[in-house]
Amino acid sequence: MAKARSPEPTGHVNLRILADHLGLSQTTVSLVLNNSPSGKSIPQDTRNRVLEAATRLNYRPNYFARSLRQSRSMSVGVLAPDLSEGYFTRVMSGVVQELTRAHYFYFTACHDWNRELLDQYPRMLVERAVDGFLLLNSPSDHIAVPVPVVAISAHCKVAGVTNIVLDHHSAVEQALHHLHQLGHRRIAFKRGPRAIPDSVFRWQSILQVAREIGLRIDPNLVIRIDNTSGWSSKTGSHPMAPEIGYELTQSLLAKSRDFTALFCFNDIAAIGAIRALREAGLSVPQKVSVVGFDDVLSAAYFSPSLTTVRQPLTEMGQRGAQILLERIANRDKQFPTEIVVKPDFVVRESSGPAAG
Amino acid sequence: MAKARSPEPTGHVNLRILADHLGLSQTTVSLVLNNSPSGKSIPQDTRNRVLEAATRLNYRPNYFARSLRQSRSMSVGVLAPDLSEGYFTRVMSGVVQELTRAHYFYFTACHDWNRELLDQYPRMLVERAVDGFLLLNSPSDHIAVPVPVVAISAHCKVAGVTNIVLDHHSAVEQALHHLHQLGHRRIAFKRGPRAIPDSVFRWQSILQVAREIGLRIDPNLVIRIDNTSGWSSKTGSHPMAPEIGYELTQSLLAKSRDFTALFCFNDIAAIGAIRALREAGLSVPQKVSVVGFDDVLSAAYFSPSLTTVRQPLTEMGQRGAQILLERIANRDKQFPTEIVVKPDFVVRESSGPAAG
DNA sequence: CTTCCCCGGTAAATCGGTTTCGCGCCTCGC
DNA sequence: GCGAGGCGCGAAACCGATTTACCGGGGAAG
Repeated sequence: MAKARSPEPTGHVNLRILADHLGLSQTTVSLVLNNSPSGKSIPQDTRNRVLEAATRLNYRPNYFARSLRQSRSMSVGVLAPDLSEGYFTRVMSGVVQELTRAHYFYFTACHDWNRELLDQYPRMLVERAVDGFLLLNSPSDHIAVPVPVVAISAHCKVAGVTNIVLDHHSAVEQALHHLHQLGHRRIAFKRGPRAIPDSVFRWQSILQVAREIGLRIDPNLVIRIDNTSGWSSKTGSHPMAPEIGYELTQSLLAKSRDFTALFCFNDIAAIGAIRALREAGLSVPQKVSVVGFDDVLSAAYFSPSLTTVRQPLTEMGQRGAQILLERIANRDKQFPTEIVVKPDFVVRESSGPAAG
Repeated sequence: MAKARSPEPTGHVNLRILADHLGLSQTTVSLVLNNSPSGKSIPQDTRNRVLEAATRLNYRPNYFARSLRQSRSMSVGVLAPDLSEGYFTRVMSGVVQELTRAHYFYFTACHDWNRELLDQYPRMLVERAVDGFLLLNSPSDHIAVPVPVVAISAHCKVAGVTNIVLDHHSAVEQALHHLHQLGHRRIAFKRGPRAIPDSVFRWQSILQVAREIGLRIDPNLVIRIDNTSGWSSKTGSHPMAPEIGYELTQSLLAKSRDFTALFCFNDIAAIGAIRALREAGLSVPQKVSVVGFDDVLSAAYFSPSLTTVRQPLTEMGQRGAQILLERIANRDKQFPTEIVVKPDFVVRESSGPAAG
């Protein structure tokens, strides 16, 4: 028989209140509520009583107390450069799917390419006991944390970090083949910022594919997106704003107009570039073809709509989160160091036959 | 004299280890490290010993233990519809500034206009003991949480919620004056989704300003952004993608082409609209002027560049976070119900004189 | 002469859960 | 008849911090 003590669930109910009210011990109540294997001998009758009371009194276990004991927070830290639409949004939509499914939440920390923050945030999040880290598009070579790490779009050879990377060779191959078949031979390149891990790998793929298809790369037609030192510290100015692509293209045009195509590091830069080209009297795609990278939401609606490489960013986020969760649940098992995903190539209006 | 016990700080150090090692009690160490007023009688000598040992042994207080005791988490919940560039990014850049300054972190939860999630997320975050909520552009009328709430771009008359809102009358006044002065009399309107709180207030301002300047609004030229029922549930399709503006403008054009200007609920919709207009042979701004709202990053680089209302979103985020933090620190004090901020108006290429 | 506070700290309670250990009773197998 | 083991549950340890109550002597205030 139940020997209900406190008839009144007056204020906030915790485990003790609930147990008292049921005339049971905290142990029993806890075992039932967590469906713990240690308490499998508890009869269905008692279970029902407990569950009923818990829902009726709206019992919510205290997150801190539970986490303190189990030493896990059910949350991960996400480290990203910024909250840009082009990249962050699409990756996170995949990440959130998986995290939500596992009842995980996440802290976002944007380092803005600031070295101090890149050091501090991992530490601060470790103090908040995140169960793991997800690195987005961030330099990750010196990260040293006592929890699993998955790096998306980084190429981090640190032991214990799982990398989710794009097949840049395939991406570049599709883009350059496309341009090459359209007759383009003098192609300008806008490289990504030094700070972004993808930049260097993308560039190496470009060099390799160019060699494969016999395309000469003129150093005069190569320009690099780099906000002064490569590490922006200007406040207010968005590091990936179109204006950077705009100004850079102007300076490229000042050096040379002898190219029929421009391959940009990303769509945002391409959008800036197109404006600069037009203002210089070079229509796109009639005079110059422009190819972007990422396929941001508005790429299809820009005019001209952008020919671009589409990264499966959502899928990358999803895979990354899956693996992170698995690694958290299974701290000792072995996991792959690198997972490679394939890009698509989307042909739109911004590319066309090379100008005679 | 120190009576150091454990000479070895072998594994992870907690308060007990640290205290033992110093030959002091946990109390003393805690009081020193927290610079607590209760321990002001502790001499500088001891303080130094404690501080030195803490840094040397790299002592990090356990976040859960501390939060359990103090019942505050130093984190807030941010509720937003999605992670869109147009809105979320700019607001959050202001929010993060303030939160970081106060050593706060935040959980992001995107409800995607899903009613269930709108109910669940606040509950889940309350269980995680967030110290407060920041609502971005989200319906907030039924939110019932035991912590302070600040709603940005909502107009929530619930007691205890502080609203940060735009002066829509001023925004609309500037936009319509601009078009009116350019000779536009037949203006089409693309209203925002029912679900977005701003939509209805913006529309009321439009009606009022139209009356003030003697502008007739033809119901045939009014169209509403609404993904079917107003609450999207399609997965994958971004609720604020340009394609919605695109398709909607096509359906508007099917009804009537008798307008010389189009005022869109936001820039993303405007971008979609411009493509639809062009495909229909209506050049922008020669045949139709288009005015957007928000001033997203690429608005200036789109072609034509967008004439648009710029919300001081970063400032709104900043003010919102400030007030939230103040309210958290000062639970009983009275705070304003509403804070109104002023928009700017940015004239660019997408608007021009009304077509004869 | 009393009362109060200050010194430099400590012991112990507290926050609210989870988890180990083990109790008494009953049944089953041998 | 007796040990093994399952049943149903509770006492208590534990996670790691913060915080209250208090120590006994001495000096200042009233």
